Amino acid sequence: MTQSNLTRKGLPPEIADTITVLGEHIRIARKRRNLTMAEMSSRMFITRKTLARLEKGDPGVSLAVFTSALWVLGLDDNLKNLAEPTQDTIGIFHEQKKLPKRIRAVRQHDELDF
Amino acid sequence: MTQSNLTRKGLPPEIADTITVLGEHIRIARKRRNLTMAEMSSRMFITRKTLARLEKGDPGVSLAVFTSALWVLGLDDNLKNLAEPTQDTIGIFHEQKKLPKRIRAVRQHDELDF
DNA sequence: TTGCTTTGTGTCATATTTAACCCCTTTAGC
DNA sequence: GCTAAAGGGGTTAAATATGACACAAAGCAA
Repeated sequence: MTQSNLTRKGLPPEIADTITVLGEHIRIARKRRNLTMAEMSSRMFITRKTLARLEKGDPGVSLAVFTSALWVLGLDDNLKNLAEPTQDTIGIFHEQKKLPKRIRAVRQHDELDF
Repeated sequence: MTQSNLTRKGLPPEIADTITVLGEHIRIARKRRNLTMAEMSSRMFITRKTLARLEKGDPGVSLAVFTSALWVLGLDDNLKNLAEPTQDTIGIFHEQKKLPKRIRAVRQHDELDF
């Protein structure tokens, strides 16, 4: 970080939990691939310690580190799909609310301007 | 960040791209929900500028900020599923490689210890 | 047990994120 | 055209992430 108010004032528990779970999943994925922390962190061009912070759920770890981990694990496509607009059901719902209730025909003008 | 070597030495293009795409998706999701940057950033307890960096694809933004954004958008469950061990097909594949080729029956001991 | 590898921590120095201001340009709506 | 809002950019000060190095603890295998 340099987590300003977000982290400093105390992260909402839901957010902290999500990051913790994420770290655990990354650790499991690494072990499944038979990678030591030393091996994986060197592929990510970071130190072993930073990887440890990521797996431990440290909220201050950068997106670069996180994305790099997924990339090394071959899971980065999932990240791209995370907020895929076409799959954002909540967003689509909101968009539909903005649609007019009825379609109003365009009022014809007096001039024939075609 | 405080992006040490990863960001400083030049992020691999794939990773930079992934983060950029992610930022764009977040921006689209925000607009769909009729949220201004000011409104959304205040809900996230961060400044408008930090949100701008996130949407612009800055690799140095922290996981806390990123996760908070998804949380405000209602997309944080997707993040938890990102590296779900049960859906990690690559990991499952690696695990299966570790299985022994043949199952060897346990050698019976001389003592009858049951 | 013994030895080797992996992982967990601690400190320090440095680079950089972040907030809090500022102003500016563009866009949207009236 | 006019006005307000949105988004973009810069600066400064403070907090902190990261790397580098070292050492301890914990697994794991022989």
